[in-house]
Amino acid sequence: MKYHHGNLKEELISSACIICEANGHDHMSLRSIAKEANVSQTAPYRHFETKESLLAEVSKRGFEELTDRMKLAISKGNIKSANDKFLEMGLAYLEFGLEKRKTYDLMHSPIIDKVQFPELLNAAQGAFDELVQILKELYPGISEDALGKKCIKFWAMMHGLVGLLDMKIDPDVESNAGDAMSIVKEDFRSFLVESLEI
Amino acid sequence: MKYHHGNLKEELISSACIICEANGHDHMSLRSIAKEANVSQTAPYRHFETKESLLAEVSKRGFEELTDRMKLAISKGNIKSANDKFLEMGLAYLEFGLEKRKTYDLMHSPIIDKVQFPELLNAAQGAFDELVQILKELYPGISEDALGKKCIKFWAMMHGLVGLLDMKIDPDVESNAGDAMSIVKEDFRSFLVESLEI
DNA sequence: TAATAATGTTAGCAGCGTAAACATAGTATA
DNA sequence: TATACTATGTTTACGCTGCTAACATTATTA
Repeated sequence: MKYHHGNLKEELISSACIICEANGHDHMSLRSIAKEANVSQTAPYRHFETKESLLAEVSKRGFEELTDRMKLAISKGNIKSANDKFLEMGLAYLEFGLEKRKTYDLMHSPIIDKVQFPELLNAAQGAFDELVQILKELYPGISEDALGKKCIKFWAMMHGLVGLLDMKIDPDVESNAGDAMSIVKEDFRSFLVESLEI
Repeated sequence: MKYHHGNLKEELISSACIICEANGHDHMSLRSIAKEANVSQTAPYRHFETKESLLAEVSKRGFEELTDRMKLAISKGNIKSANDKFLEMGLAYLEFGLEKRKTYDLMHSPIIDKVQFPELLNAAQGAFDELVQILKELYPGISEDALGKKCIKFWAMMHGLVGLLDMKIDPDVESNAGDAMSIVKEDFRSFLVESLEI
């Protein structure tokens, strides 16, 4: 057993990502992560000032994956129109939110002050920019002001949807949205189509 | 100093509501609340099985206040049309979300399993029902299925908006939304009007 | 090769949620 | 009214947490 781990920072982060998605960020302790890496309880502090900064890293990776998924969704060969791109992107967003629900929660949790972590802010901005880009395509010649409003509107809808689909406030709504991902997808498609007034 | 407090449960709850809105639910400890009520650290356990159940009560009161505000918004004397009612209700929702942001976060936090607290679930349902009611008025003769989708859509939009307006992901968007409540209100009104396709 | 920086460990603090055992007071019943 | 019971408080203690300080080891650089 060598004294220096060699790749501790990376291992801590990926461990944190896994535990976070498995247990939720509020049931994740630095100590347990350190233990899993066969390292002392305080070793993480050589790489992260606080627990929050490790969580910020996890959150950042979440936004990066989300951005990747959104990019991938609109780059499929068979997709041509801006409408289709928008729909696919929306689906990718929803899929990410539901598949990685606990990570998604962390990404939007107020316990991390994004202003304190510029790289995290940047990653979040990256995902947002994807939406901006596609909406520009969808509404060519749109004014900056109107574009801003449309962005808020659709981002809010998608973000709100992810939240609602898990909250299951209304039993009827729940059965509408369904629990199987395929049903959710179908509903989301028609939901977006209606919102686009296509 | 008498042994029995007399009104401890109520005092704990209202204390919790205040601390939760001031510090956020993740920076709220049972012990500090007990201390504030001049009572031993474990006294709260005579009234709440766990910390979570106290937070559930705080959350429930949040939903009750939200419901009250929504009801109040549509019962103003000068408001007649379903359109206006819907707009006022949306504004009331947004106002609540921004004014009581930390409580709003708790209400939507995954740390509380609503299924375990039927009264909380009920309170949340109450707020949702207000939206259902107004949308029924807005779209008379609408099918149950279409109504369900509209409910999801608008609830998601409002919920997502509250989140976005605080996240401030995009500097431009932020300046669009504004920081002064009055600007937010004006933007939200036009935002909803556009969404309603009025 | 020697100084320095990076990265580990050990020990320990104060705060947390919560359980168990016990104390006191209010209430119902004989 | 005396007595049992229940509700509501306290004390003590356990294990876990984030984090700090002091020290040890290894890697890097002058």
